Amino acid sequence: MARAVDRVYSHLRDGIIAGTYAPGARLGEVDIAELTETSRTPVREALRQLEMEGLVEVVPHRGARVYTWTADDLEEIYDLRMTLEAMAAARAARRIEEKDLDRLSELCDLMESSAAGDAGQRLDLMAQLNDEFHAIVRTAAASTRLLTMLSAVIQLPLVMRTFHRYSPADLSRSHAHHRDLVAALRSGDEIWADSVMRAHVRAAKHVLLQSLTPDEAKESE
Amino acid sequence: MARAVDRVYSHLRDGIIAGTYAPGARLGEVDIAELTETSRTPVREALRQLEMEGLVEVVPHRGARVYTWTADDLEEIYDLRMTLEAMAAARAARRIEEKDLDRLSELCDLMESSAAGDAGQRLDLMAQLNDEFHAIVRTAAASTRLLTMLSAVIQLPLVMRTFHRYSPADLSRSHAHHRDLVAALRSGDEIWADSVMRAHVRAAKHVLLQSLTPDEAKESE
DNA sequence: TTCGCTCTCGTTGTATGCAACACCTGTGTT
DNA sequence: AACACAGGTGTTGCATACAACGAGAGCGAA
Repeated sequence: MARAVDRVYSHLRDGIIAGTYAPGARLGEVDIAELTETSRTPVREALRQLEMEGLVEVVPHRGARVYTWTADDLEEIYDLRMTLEAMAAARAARRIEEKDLDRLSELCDLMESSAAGDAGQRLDLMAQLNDEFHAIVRTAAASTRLLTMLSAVIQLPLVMRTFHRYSPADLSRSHAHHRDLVAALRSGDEIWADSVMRAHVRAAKHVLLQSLTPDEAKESE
Repeated sequence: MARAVDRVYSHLRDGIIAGTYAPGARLGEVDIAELTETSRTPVREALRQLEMEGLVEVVPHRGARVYTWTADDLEEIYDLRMTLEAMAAARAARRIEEKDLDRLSELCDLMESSAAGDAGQRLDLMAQLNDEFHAIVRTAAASTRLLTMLSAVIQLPLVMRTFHRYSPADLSRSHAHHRDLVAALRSGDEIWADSVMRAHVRAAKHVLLQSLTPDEAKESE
């Protein structure tokens, strides 16, 4: 993390996910350069990278803004995510190692036990555990390109804090999916893993859609 | 194309696909800047963009090289390509318009008639027609993200000039797939389109694998 | 001879200066 | 009063200067 580009990149990415930089917010190069105590050069490079990942939108000569998702984007992204995560799960079923499987089980335990109270902090913890869970699966797929592509479609759930929209029923269903997935991976059954993951992502999509307020939904115009 | 970044980007991309910049070739920033009559700044931006698309590999403090594919990459890429192109075809089946379908039929005619002689130029023409055919399908899918992702996995076939490896039998099978796909799209049957495209890409993968000389194959190390 | 160290050179990474473009404001005209 | 045009201002796009890191050559010691 010695390089200035990486510092700026992390600053912006974290800021966007945390909501510090709200959707539509202007990202002036000089402002960010001052905030991160660098110059415009690394800022420009970070912005272009974020553009590729779909978090930022930059119009020539008019600068960069935080990307604002539309309802169509949401459909598109969840379709892609379902396909790609399922593919990753299938690949992982053939390659994942014992210790990763153990960690996945452990994460299931942790998530289920932390679901008891539903205070905001507990959800944050669960979101974090959930991220680790899925990161392990994606990494076990052992495909750099697939990983890159996935990173472009998992930004939206992060930004939208989808986990905070889960009802207790949604959560327990999600936990069941996780258990299923571990079983599928442990058995090395690609098709099982693929199917479970498809169901898991598709369910997530519906939770998000149902939780959208009319106000948020109309962003599709 | 007024912007310097775009000029540099096109120069490099064209050069890599044409083989002017061979796999593994070093891409010094100053050299390219002089060749394209710009400065290092736009060159750096273009290089980073090409890195994201998988055509270039850049190691911090050590510069950029043209990416060299391995056999594993090939597997990975064709898997991804099959999945993504199939998804695009399925989406296209619901959205494609009459005039695009007509153009697709026309392209089928052109490709089949130009297959008669198999001189190198004919293959170039066919490759071009084939590109247009698939570009229409991908565009009809109407998903910017999907398009972006696809662009990352269709570079390899371009660089490897896969079309030049097709035997007459391979070509006629490919033409049959194209006809099938048009029929599937015209009928609006997503699953049919999806299946045909999967078969088409999978067949392409095997043509490429079989045509690889031991020398090329050992790039996997 | 071979291993290891150092110094130099070339390259990339960062900062800054200059040019070009876009937006906004103010003034003039209809 | 409303529109059009011109100028100003602030931003991005590009060029260049400086700093920092890595690779390789050359020298010395084991």
